[in-house]
Amino acid sequence: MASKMRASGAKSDELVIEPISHEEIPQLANIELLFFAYRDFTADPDRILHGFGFGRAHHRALYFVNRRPGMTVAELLTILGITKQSLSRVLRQLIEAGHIRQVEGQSDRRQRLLYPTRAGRELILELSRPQSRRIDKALRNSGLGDDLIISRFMREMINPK
Amino acid sequence: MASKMRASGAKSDELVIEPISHEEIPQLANIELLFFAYRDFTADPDRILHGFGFGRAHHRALYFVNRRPGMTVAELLTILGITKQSLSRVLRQLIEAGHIRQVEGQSDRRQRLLYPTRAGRELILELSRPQSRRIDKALRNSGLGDDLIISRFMREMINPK
DNA sequence: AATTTATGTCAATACTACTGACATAATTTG
DNA sequence: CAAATTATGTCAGTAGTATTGACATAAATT
Repeated sequence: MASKMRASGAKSDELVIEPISHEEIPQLANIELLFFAYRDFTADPDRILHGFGFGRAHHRALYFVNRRPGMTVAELLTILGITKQSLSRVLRQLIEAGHIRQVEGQSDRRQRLLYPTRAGRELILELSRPQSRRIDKALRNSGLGDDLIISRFMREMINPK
Repeated sequence: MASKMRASGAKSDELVIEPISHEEIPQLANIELLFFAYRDFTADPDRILHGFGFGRAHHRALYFVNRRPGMTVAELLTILGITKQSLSRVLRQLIEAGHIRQVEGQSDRRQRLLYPTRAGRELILELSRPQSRRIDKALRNSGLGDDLIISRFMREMINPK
């Protein structure tokens, strides 16, 4: 009985010597590749941001404001999926640094529409450049050219809605 | 002269109304897709981890110990790319929770070789399952099956060495 | 015997997030 | 119009993950 438990691995404090295998975890290699790919993908802008005293949160906020100039604070909160308390410091710093400006809504004067300044536009272009280049190069080196295979795959990785 | 500056966008505090374009940022769509894909990819294990009082750092540490049982603390630090002070709390908690155990090195008794317990193995399998399923499903739905296209692309996204 | 290595700890700091409570102004609703 | 709701913002407290710097111990190497 004791040996049966041992054989079936019932003892949860027992050491495991064998590495995880592709049998136990399908797509093991791809899980790992995605981890490292995303890590290196974000490392380039992270370095640039650090020089401005900014972090990744500033990048994301600035990105979406450049993506859709004139969006409201509420829209930005929704797309970032964070609370307004979390956004507040980041947004304040981006405004103080002159990368974003708030404009009172014309139809609804409670709204503070978010616009990038010329400086904010230039910063997001600088942050995006190494990411564009990395993807471009990876597409070329893996023989995909300007195929949409990767785009289709990544769209399928994202939760519906 | 002033109008020339305005036309060329020299005033860095000037508002920008136009969204960023694919002309300014090649691979714009793919940059965004990768952001959302990775976000959803990590959200599933994050939920499970939260139930254990763990975070993403615990996931990464536990993953690599399961990937290579018997690795040293120094090796884990290198692969995670963090400082030992950062790892210490995470590692202590994983050990206290009974997911990892340290074994004195046989050849070098200074080393504390890291092994997953049966419980630690089961946890990493549970965390990896939704990630496997997501990749599997995305490969199928994008018509890639078990092609290695994605693996090749992601390998090219990673920094050499 | 002296130095280096592997590991660990203490303290202070930073960034990004969270919850809860509250405030103000503007819009909408009854 | 008065009351309720909405959009935004702030204050306070907490958590998780990271950092740097300093120091400690035991074991291995020189």
